[in-house]
Amino acid sequence: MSRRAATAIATEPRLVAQPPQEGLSVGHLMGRARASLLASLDAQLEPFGLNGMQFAVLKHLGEGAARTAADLCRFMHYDTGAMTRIVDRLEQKGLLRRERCRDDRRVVFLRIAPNGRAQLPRLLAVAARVLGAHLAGFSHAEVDALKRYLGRMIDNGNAKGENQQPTSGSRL
Amino acid sequence: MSRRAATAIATEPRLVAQPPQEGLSVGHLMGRARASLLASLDAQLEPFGLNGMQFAVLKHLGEGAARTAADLCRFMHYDTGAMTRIVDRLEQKGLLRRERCRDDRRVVFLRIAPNGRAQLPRLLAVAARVLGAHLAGFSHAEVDALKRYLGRMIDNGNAKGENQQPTSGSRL
DNA sequence: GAAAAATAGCTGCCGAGGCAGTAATATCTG
DNA sequence: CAGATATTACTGCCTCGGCAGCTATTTTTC
Repeated sequence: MSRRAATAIATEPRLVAQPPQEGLSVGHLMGRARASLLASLDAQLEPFGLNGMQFAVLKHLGEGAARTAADLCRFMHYDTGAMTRIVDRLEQKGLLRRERCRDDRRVVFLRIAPNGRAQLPRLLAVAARVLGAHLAGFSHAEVDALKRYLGRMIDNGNAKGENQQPTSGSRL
Repeated sequence: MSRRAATAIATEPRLVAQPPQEGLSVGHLMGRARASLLASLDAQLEPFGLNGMQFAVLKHLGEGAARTAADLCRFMHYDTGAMTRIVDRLEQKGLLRRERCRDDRRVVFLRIAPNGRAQLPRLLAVAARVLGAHLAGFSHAEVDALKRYLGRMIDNGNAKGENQQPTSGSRL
């Protein structure tokens, strides 16, 4: 009594329906590639008790690319509220310290703690491995081309998209 | 921590010896490009009372690319719980209807409603415009190259990343 | 110098996605 | 056929990012 009609349709993996136009497949592919990268990074960072964002913050602080939460938010295009919470976590873990600036009492400097600095090389190696795995088979020129394409899309979005924000043009 | 890492890394074409400033910039750029695309799409779709995901579901149903929620989830790599909620919204708006399958009573077919089908051309035009704006200045070959790069990254992630899932390889 | 605007950091709230667990149904296995 | 397994859809729960609002402080403007 089990009709196969429905299941045949349901399990048919080939739904060849991309003749008219690709639709948003570029966006779809970007989403999936990014998700895969992020999932791998989170999985590989899990033994260290960190996730991708926490690692990124630690990395920027360790490299001196940013000194405050506001710096990090501008640099990473990240929400300030979320950043506060990430810094909370990293401080709880003893990987960084908050230190109020004496010249401008609004500012809180973020200093990577010795503990964090000691772990940084390992974390960077993990991140490099994850990125390398996803870029396996890419030539240097191809990676470069990919970056330029993405950069152009971002610039296009900043220029034409109605996402007009006071975030001065392209930075990366 | 040098030899072991080095040999492990050496198994695949290596090129990650980038200066510290680069780091995960590919991931960063993908995140920003995707966010820009999504924000534009959401903004342009807002007058229709839809967001990007809702539109995507409607689009796939309208094109016959999927007939059930499970199909949509497989095709879009989306969570089933989230899909249920999106379908709820679209049904509330009268853009699609749920219809229980009689052959397999687990299945609920999703049928785009006349109202939804009528709006679809406009929605597709909006999406095409948003994508086109972000790809302004791209040649066809460049768009193609970008898609291939992203596809390769996804394949690499499925192959090597510890994200091993029964989601059969590349589909797009 | 005082009011106004800007900036830094923080908190509460909300929406959305991922995950686990559930009920109903279907399929596979012995 | 009976039990184990799988699948579909759905539901809470959790986490996280975005947003609005707040305080404290600094800078700008008049």
